[in-house]
Amino acid sequence: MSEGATINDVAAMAGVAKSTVSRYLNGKPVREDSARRIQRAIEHFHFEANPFARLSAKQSKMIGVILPGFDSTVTPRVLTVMDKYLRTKGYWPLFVNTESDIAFEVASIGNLARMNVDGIILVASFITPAHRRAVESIRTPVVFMGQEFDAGISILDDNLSAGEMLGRHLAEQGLRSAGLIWVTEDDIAVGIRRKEGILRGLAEGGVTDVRNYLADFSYATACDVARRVLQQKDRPEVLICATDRIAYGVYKAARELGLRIPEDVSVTGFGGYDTSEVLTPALTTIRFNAEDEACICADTVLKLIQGEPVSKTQLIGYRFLPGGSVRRGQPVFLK
Amino acid sequence: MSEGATINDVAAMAGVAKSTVSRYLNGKPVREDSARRIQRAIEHFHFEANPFARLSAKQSKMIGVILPGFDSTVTPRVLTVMDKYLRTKGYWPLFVNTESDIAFEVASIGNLARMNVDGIILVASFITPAHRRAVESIRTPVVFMGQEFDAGISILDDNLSAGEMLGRHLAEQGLRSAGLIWVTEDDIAVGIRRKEGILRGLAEGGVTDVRNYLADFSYATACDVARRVLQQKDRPEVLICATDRIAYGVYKAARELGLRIPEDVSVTGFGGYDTSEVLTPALTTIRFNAEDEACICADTVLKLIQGEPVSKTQLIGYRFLPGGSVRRGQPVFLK
DNA sequence: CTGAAAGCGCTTACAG
DNA sequence: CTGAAAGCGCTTACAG
Repeated sequence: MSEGATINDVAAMAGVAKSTVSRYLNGKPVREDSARRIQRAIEHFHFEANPFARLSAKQSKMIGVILPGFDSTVTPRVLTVMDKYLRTKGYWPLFVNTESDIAFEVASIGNLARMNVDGIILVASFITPAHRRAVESIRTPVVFMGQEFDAGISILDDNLSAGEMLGRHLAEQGLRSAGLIWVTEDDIAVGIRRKEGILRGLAEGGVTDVRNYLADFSYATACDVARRVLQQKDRPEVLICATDRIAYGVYKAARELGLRIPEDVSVTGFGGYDTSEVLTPALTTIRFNAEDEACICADTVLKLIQGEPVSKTQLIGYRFLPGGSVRRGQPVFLK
Repeated sequence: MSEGATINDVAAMAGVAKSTVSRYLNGKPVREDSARRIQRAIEHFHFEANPFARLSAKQSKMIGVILPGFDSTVTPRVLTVMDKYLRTKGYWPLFVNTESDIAFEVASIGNLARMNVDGIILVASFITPAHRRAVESIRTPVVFMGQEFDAGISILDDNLSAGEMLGRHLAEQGLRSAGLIWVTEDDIAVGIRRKEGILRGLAEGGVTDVRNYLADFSYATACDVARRVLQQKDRPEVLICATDRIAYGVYKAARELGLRIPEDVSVTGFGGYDTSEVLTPALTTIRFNAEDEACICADTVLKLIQGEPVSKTQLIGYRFLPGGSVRRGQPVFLK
């Protein structure tokens, strides 16, 4: 109602000291009739405490969430879940978007700590020594999501297993040559682990003709690379893409060049975006449960705040989503 | 470095009062050698002011951004632009996700005002009398994005013109019957204005056989509705969808039923999502410039804060993206 | 269980 | 231009 109802107004109306109101708000013991009067005053004013005024509180009830961008396919789902989980538990999420500016990302760790957040979740693309220093210079607990952090807590996709599973599957389909359209190794989780899994799975199936092509996370680059690869005279039988988005680039290029999927070339992605199912043919891909991951991150940071024990590294499971983008060759039975 | 460098540490090291440091930080006149010493101390401590401690400041340098969800196709782009624009201007964006909980959305207006934000941007799905009351009860300026707000400032897509343009185009292609797969009229911008435009455009082209089908913004519902519509014996020649996502449902259903696009049925969307171009055939659609819109919102709220004049309603332009999902019939020349 | 006082890290008149 | 003091809206020991 009135813009400025404060704890003082509530205290005055309830006839108690503001410290008593504060105690009531924080669930500490208050005599029953005081509580009743305070509650009435709160309702009268539609009062809600200003979370930013808790300057000297032990707990600010705010959690900083540092992310490299809003605009990735999984980020919105991740944010939705984190936000909901944290609010449900009475915390205020504070989102800091770095647009992949690493210096700003590192600085944000310190900034948020100084703003007195109770914990920090950092959605990481890669982790540098500066990250480690920043984390070590503060007492605020930090959870890394998406990349492994050897000096602290992290939660990430089980890229190794997932890659291996996909690699084996492709080998079992009878495919004999593969091209990996991948991202740089700066990204340990995707650039290294995920690829490592794929190679392992392919090798188990006896596929050794593997070529590497470098792209990045963008659709535009993927189109360029795919165009080049598909025009090779002896192009690989299957193009294994580091992400679904890269696979979209292959679809685009294949259509431009009049190549059919999967008759002329097989394609796989990684991500399992909703849209991948709408493509013709539907994209064969792997989906990680981003919602679970986000939830575990939020849960883990709250556990750290409470001083409860948590695992140093938690891996997220995956699901294989068979589409129609892989040619069924002679089945090959392994082992 | 040390977690807790405050304005006091800086003041002590620089040998001035903390009020002088504060003035320096806020760009007010300070003697040159004081400034130098303060600057050195700031650098020494890697000091950065805690934005939440400005409890008694006239300007908090924070802007509240209320949104109905992170998980829509345009939201990430919108957030990216707003975030960048506001930070560049020295403001801290504070995102509040309501997950379309209208009561919470309305409450957030008051909450943010009480938290002392300098301005509020509300990404609206629809505007109720409660919104109006909330806005009128505070002095903080509020900008509505996406829906027209008769009692205040709003920035939204020019749905009427865009719809009309698309409707005319379809009529000019020689299509004679149309089905609109639409959302409810609760959403004035999309549910009413956008459809109004389409109908007007179709009418100008002499298309009067128009049928309405109700869906919602979800892919799942779109699939269901599309399945039903496509199985009708005399299905419309073109299905005009309220959003690209709904059009994806039509693609899915058409493939299931063995119908070809555009030979058996034409389809159009609205949104111009990146993915729409990857479909086979590419989706014919309309794109609004969400980035421009976000930028104008941020700029407008800052103007309001400065007391500068702004237009009550600002409309965002669009671009027609012809794909291959509309059958080219006998061209019809209008007028 | 409760109130008065001090404090959180800033900003803001107000003298000088 | 600058410092001492008061204040923003909360929380937190500390007596009682």
